[in-house]
Amino acid sequence: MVNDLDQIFDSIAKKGVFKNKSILQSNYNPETIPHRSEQIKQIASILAPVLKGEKTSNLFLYGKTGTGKTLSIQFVKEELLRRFNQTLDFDLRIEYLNCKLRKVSDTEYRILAELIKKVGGEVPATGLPTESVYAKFIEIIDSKKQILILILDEIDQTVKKISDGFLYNLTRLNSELSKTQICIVGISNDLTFLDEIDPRVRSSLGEEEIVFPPYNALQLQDILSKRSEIAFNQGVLEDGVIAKCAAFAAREHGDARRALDLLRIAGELAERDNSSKVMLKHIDEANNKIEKDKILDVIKTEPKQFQIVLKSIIDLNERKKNDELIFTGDVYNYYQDLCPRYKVEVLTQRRVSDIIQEFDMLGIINVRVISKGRGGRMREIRLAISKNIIEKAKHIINETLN
DNA sequence: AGGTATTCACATGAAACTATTCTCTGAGTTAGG
DNA sequence: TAACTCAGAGAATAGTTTCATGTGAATACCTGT
Repeated sequence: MVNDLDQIFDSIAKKGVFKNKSILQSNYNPETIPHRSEQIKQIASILAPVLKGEKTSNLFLYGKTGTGKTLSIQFVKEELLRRFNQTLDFDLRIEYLNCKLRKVSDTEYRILAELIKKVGGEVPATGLPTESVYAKFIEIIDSKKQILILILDEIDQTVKKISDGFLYNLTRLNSELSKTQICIVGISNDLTFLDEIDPRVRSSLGEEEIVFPPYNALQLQDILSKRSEIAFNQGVLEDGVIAKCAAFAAREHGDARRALDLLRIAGELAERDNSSKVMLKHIDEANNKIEKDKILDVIKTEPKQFQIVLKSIIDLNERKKNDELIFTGDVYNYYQDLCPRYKVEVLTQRRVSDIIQEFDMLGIINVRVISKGRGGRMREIRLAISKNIIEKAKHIINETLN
């Protein structure tokens, strides 16, 4: 009896192509990080003095998405904590904060609130002056002797929204602390980030900089094959699958995360096909699916006004004859007619202009500012998504607008 | 013909406004001693 | 008198609106040849 069950379970387990899918998920932390030993060594040597209770230089990590920045710093963090000697007369704290998370992003206040939460305090979501939140942060941190390393991931996003005064405040925090010392580790996707901020901040924040270059196709292949060995059952990958994944991702500035996503989704698609192998065509399908899901998800979460503007663009796009382009004015006029139909307030042209620009940033449309001489100056708009995605998008929009 | 000046239809920026959420404070109210 | 309630003052944020200024090039207008 037990054997029978075993057989059933085994056959289920064997049926899929995955041995352990979580290996390919982005939150998985591998125990080794290939092709990043150089950077890890650098980080470690810069941060090492904290083990003796000395303040280290502030550190700044650059690199595009999926180049292993977060992974590397997390790795060093764990190692430092492991090696830290508890018997010393000070404490070591390393806090990691991703500034881009929805609940955190956007404001100085929220980042501080989140930091306070991490170090064991509590702060209301709103209603307090920012000053007092700072005071509280200092109070908590300075309650005992310790060294605090703050890892701020993707700060470029935040600083772009708020001013760089926030960073300035942070770097100056040390002078208000008596027992505790703070080291800041900034992580940025934008390589030009430090150039755009206040020189005072730059000099104190960028004392040490480490650049993470993109992975090339060979390195990606290496990473992928290492992970796929434990993630997939043996022999389910068709020849060249890994190479193709790597090539796709290498084209997108060497994003390892994307490569892994691609591989995982290709595997899922293969399972759905009841295919016993992951084939090359699954990679292509996965690539399309990722793109599509991303865009549709963005559209779905966009507020009503945005959707109406997008609907205007889509409708106008269908209506036009080939090679006719859409301009801001057209969209706004059409949008104005559309609003009453859905019982929505008409926004100003100024605002719609911004909305159009935001769609451009999201990659849903392509936009170019052109001047038609006496005919004025406006944006030339074209949809950047394929026909079948447009159909789905229309469906989604109709649903939310009812 | 060649050079300025205008002009269109927006783009782009900054500031101000609005609604909403949440805290904090202190006056007024209540209930128990 | 201590505990409780509740309105009003402030803070912060998101999403706009208002006001002001900027822009590229087709077109209108000169100018001297």
